[in-house]
Amino acid sequence: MTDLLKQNLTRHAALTPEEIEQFHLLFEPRFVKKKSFFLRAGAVCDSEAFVVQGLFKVYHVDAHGFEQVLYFAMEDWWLTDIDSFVNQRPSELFIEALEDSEILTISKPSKDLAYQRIPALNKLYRVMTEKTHVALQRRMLANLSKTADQRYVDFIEKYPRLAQRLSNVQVAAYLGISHEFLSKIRKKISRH
Amino acid sequence: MTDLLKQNLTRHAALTPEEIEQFHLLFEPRFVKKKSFFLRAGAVCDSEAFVVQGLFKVYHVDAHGFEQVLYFAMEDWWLTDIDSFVNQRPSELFIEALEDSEILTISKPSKDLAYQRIPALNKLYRVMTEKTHVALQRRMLANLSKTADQRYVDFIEKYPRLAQRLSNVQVAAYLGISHEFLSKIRKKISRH
DNA sequence: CGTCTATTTGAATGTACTCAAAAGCGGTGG
DNA sequence: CCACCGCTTTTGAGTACATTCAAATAGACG
Repeated sequence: MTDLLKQNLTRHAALTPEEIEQFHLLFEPRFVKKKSFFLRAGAVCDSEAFVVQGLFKVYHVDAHGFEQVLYFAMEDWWLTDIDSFVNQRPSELFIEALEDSEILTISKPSKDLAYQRIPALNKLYRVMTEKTHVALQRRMLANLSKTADQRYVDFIEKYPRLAQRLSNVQVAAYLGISHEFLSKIRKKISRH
Repeated sequence: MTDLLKQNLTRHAALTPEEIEQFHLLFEPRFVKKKSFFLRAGAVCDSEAFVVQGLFKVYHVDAHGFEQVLYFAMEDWWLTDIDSFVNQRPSELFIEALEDSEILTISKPSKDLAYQRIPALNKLYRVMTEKTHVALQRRMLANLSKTADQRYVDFIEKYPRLAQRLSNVQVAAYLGISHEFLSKIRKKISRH
């Protein structure tokens, strides 16, 4: 299912069919079982990945052992710790499969090579990074201004299909609240 | 003082001296008085700017009239609403000078032209966007896990020179807390 | 010196957390 | 078919964190 990858690449910037073909050949398929990891804190993120099938959680574990979820990645999303991948330094993030998953990976050397051979990739990843940055800015502002109730409602409205596949513990770690409190929010909302 | 701009450009990616010269000629100096705006919500962000001298606040105003600060920009930082500038759609942000300031602006048409003529700019802005994205990810995780006390201490340790130039109201709007509560935090911390 | 703004303080309230326990809900094996 | 296990979700009581509103203080500046 490399078609999904090609579609994804096409969406962000104009690459020629040849460029897309050349680039996508650098990806290798890989299967990741539920509860196993694409990346662990302490390791260097030596490859990026595109999710063909399945679901991942990208998260940090703080000094008290609590998890904070940076984002979830399901089909058609990308997996990477930008800082660790770009600068080849130890990661502070975990990327864990929440379902049996299939991904397409590209190694750091392959991507560096691709940047040299296909300059248009710089524009592609510039545009992709801009989009994810805008999304994160919106989330940041929402977290600064909104109450947990509102953030939960926003989340299930914005990502209904994703929310169905997540446990409340996962959602709570994304919203930055305890799962007990999320349970109370759900109860309050359900009796409309 | 376009030297500061040239230094900034050089820091992120390798451009030739000619490319830097060519690019920086597209910038025009502009002075913005304290309390006046580089951008207002509702308007389209038709130019980006580099801060040569002064200080700006980039913020959102929510439905209740409260401000949330996305970031502050002093000398050597950039001013833009990426979403509005890239997609030329109405902004939801305000960018206001907190001091009398001097900036270098580049219009949307000029930047588009520059991308065409100087392909290496795609890499430059890819790298710059990656860096600001990583910084925002860290802030997001910190906000999800840390208490206001800790976030305040982190802020003044990370940006000591910036913090000196900001009122507590501004800092509170960045941390996502009321200024009264920030005052109580400061009191608690001061009696070591 | 007076005025304007920023900061501090206090009391009451709301939001969210912690800890402990109970209830629900698939599977799996007997 | 049901009894049990492990996991998720719910519930409740007590506590901590943060807000609101109102008023008092403190600074800055013409």
